[in-house]
Amino acid sequence: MQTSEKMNVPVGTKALIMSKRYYGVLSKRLENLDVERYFSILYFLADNDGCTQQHICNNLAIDKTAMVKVIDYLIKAGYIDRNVNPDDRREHFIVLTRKGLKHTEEIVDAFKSLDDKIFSEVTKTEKEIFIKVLCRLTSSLELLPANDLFFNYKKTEKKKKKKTNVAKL
Amino acid sequence: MQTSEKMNVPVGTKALIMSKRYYGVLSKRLENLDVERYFSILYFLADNDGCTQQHICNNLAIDKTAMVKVIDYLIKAGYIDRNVNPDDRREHFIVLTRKGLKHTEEIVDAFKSLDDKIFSEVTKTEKEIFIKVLCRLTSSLELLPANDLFFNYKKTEKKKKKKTNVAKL
DNA sequence: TAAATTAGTTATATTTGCCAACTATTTTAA
DNA sequence: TTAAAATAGTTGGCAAATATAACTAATTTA
Repeated sequence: MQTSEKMNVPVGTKALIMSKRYYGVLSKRLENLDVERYFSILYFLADNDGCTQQHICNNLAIDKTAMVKVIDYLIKAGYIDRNVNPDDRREHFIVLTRKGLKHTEEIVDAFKSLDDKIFSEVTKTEKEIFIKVLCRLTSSLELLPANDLFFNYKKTEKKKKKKTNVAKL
Repeated sequence: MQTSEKMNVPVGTKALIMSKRYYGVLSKRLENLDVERYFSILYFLADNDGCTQQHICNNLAIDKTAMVKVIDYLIKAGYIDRNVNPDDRREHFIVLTRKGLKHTEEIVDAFKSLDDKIFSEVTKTEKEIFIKVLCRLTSSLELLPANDLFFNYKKTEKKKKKKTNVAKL
């Protein structure tokens, strides 16, 4: 098996390949948990406990209709609760349960230790540049027209159906 | 919508988010084509015309059973052919057709111009470091135990079914 | 206060991802 | 030199992910 080391591959493709392998390793390390998916959402909740579903969608680039099932799954697993915001009853706050808090800690550790591991051969400066550039690429991309996924397609008017192509590898 | 700029997010997650947006933008730019998927495979073929299916799988981290359908799709679209290697009849060479060559050129240009665009605010040195680190992270990950996807699970012996968890976000 | 917007849900269809089991072929090791 | 193992690719099936339209309910706006 060759690493894509030397290969001429676009940066988005390279990033996708890296993230696939990353989640492959991570899920191996978290095999003992009774959830086997959505680790990144639990990681996010560790920092954003009590945020809304939409907030998770915005930050992790996940479609809101998919998010409903994610939340259902994590509720069934007993990791989170979904509470209506009394001040804006459209919004649902997602909060970690006692069980969720406990396991989320392990998940956060697994992510952090994996990051440490793979960055261990990289200098501190290079790591900082890497992260900075990764963030900058992401924000540049957000300014460009895209086949959107995840943002509030709304109808109301009949717009010509134009068969939107959607992002695929 | 917030960019994940300042956010505490693991590097694999950041990379995944970036690549999602990247493909969203790319597919918008290639809407005019009569294929609406698998641009990265065609990009890869531009450099590796005549390689085997397995070679694509190895380099783009795609499962070989999924690859079968990808190849079928691209054959039906008239972009590629699948030819048995006479020297090792297990292998199938994937070659671009005349039509495939023509459109692949446009696809390669779209990838390259997108890369140029998003790197335009980044110095040459930073870009080089970014690419280098991205490759290094990927190879580090390849050394770690993973829930593998894409590599030749073979049976032959009855191994305990152990319900493998597989990489998910 | 009517219209528009927002958060979230439901339903449905398509596509993808993963795996077991399979064929055909080639490599290896006894 | 041949039986066993490995490799490349295929098939079928199921679970999960993705896409999109249409919906409710609540809130904001004009």
